[in-house]
Amino acid sequence: MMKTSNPTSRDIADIAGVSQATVSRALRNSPLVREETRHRIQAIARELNYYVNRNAAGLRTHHSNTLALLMFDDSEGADRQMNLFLLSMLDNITRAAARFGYDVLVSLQQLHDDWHIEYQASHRADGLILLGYGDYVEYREKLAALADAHTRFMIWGPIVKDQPGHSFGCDNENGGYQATRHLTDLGRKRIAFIGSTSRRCPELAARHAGYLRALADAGLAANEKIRVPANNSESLGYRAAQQLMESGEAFDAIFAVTDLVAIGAMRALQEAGRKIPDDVSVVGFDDMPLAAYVSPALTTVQQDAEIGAEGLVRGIVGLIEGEPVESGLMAPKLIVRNSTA
Amino acid sequence: MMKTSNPTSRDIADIAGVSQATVSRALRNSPLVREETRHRIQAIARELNYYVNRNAAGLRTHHSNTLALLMFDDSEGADRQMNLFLLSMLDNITRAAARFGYDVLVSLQQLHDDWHIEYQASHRADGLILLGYGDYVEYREKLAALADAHTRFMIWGPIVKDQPGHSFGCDNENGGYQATRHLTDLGRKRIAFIGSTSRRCPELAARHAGYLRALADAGLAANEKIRVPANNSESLGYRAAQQLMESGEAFDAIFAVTDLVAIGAMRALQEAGRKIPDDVSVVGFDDMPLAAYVSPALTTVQQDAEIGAEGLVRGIVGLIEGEPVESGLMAPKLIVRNSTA
DNA sequence: CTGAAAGCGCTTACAG
DNA sequence: CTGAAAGCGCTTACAG
Repeated sequence: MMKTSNPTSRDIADIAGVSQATVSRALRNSPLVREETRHRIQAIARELNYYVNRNAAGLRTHHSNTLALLMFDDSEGADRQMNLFLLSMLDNITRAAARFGYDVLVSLQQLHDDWHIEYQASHRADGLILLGYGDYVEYREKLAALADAHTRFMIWGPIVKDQPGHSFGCDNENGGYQATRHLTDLGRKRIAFIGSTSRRCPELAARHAGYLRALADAGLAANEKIRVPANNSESLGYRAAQQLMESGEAFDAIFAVTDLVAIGAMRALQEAGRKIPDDVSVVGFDDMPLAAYVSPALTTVQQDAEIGAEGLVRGIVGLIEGEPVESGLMAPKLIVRNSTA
Repeated sequence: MMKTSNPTSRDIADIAGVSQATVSRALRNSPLVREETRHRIQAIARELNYYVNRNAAGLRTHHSNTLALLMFDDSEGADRQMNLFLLSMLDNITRAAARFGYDVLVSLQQLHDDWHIEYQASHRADGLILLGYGDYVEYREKLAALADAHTRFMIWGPIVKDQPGHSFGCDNENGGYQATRHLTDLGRKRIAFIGSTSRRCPELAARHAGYLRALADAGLAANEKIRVPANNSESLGYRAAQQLMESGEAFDAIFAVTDLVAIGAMRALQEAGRKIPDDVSVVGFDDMPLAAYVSPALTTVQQDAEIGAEGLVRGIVGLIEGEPVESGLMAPKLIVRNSTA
């Protein structure tokens, strides 16, 4: 007489000749249960391929041991490449969460969407991680609503004054500084900046701020004529570099706000016969896989996704477990390659 | 007197002056509830920010409305790039699952691991999707164990005879054929093959089989001297192309088993002064983002992650809902760029 | 060290 | 169209 449905703790109790409560304790390794009993129960559970019903356990304990990862991605088409870093974050977040004993539920959304933030309210997750590039300032209300609902969440991004919740991110200002400082150390004097500096993209604006600080440190004046805005795409980088050349303004280096922009700019420079790095040194930002393979290989600023993921997961687990949590930043790292050699 | 904890269906019932059962029905849009009552209850739920406790609902219904995505990735270091396609699959699987009303739980594993396949037994997921490259033949026992436990799962990959469970994948043989046929159509006669043909990599072996069929169709004999094995990495592609040149054997085209291998091979060819595509035409496989940006841009075979994801999700949802499900294959698509122009 | 009992918050036959 | 009731499978105070 075989049971076809999954075994329950009661089935195990019957076989072991103990109460269901004792089975529950034994499976959770409670020291209250005599060691021999515990081992016997665990052996039976293994043999029956028993696994605790997470719905039942979660209903009792109000814990799901699950994190919800909300990925915001507003990019489209060719710009989809930008996802690479975020996808690498996902990978590392999942691994870090596993170390802390949490599963990860993934949800892809757009910032202007409704956000599906009921994960915690519906007890599907114990906390949220918000991952994406973009301007949370515009979405402060939504963050505030999250906080009002006592939702635990960590935001990937900069530390923004008065922003509800906790965050962990990359020190983009420092990264912009390192990139530009590398160029001034090489003796470059006319360093162009290609990229958006809008406050809608706080990450990118911070990179520009670092650029300005490095120029100042080197005693160089920022020249607005060699700053060209560009959003994160290869084609916009290409166009921006063309504009730069057409302007007639001299420049001997470019700091591009992302690798994609840098790669587009390099293509324009090479088509125009400018030698990289001899005539123009180029630095990007991101260290996407592509960066090492373009020719010349691109010097860039790397954000370590493993450290970023660890920071976010440690933060949200701390919030869940009621420990004090501080927002944090990690330092990015300059990777020197041939585009500035 | 405010309640601080989350509202329950009973709270709503009290406010609405109905029974808790009626609340439950109204929230599930049951036609049994009078329309006016339904609207009133739903309005209260919205106002209270009420969301059904998924643990409680799942405990009752035995459905989690969640899919577990097990990603197997044994690659490391520089080869991590190979993940791009799999990560793109993840992205598309999540979107497809959302369309079907399912959440996605992500778990990263290694094939030689223990696999954490208790997702269904623990009622955390209603079914699994297994995603990765690699040889499931070696893991047939694990698949059989899954099937024995009545676990519902879909495997990303080829249709393998006698393999337990259902699968959906790319027709790699067809892709290898298209790539090679493109080269023979261009009049190339000495088409080298770079890549593993081991049965440990059934996907890659199928590409080689397609290569052989296209040669046969063109009346060309396969020349073993211009077949060089290489696993999926840029550096191995580089070395393989060097070997090919050192062999002294003539060749006017290369079909590389993946884009990474092709890109490495192109680097070796260019360093040796061979012109692409004039001296040697090169075709890859994958259409990784990189492929469009290397120079010359790489002709390659594209697997559409959106179609793949849809196939997997449709399959697993069918299995969950007890519908008949067949394994399937999707046709890849040749993308012609300058490396064969 | 163990058991009997309550209860987590739903869904759904059953009865009206 | 609605309600009273049972029960999904756990965890954990309480009592011994």
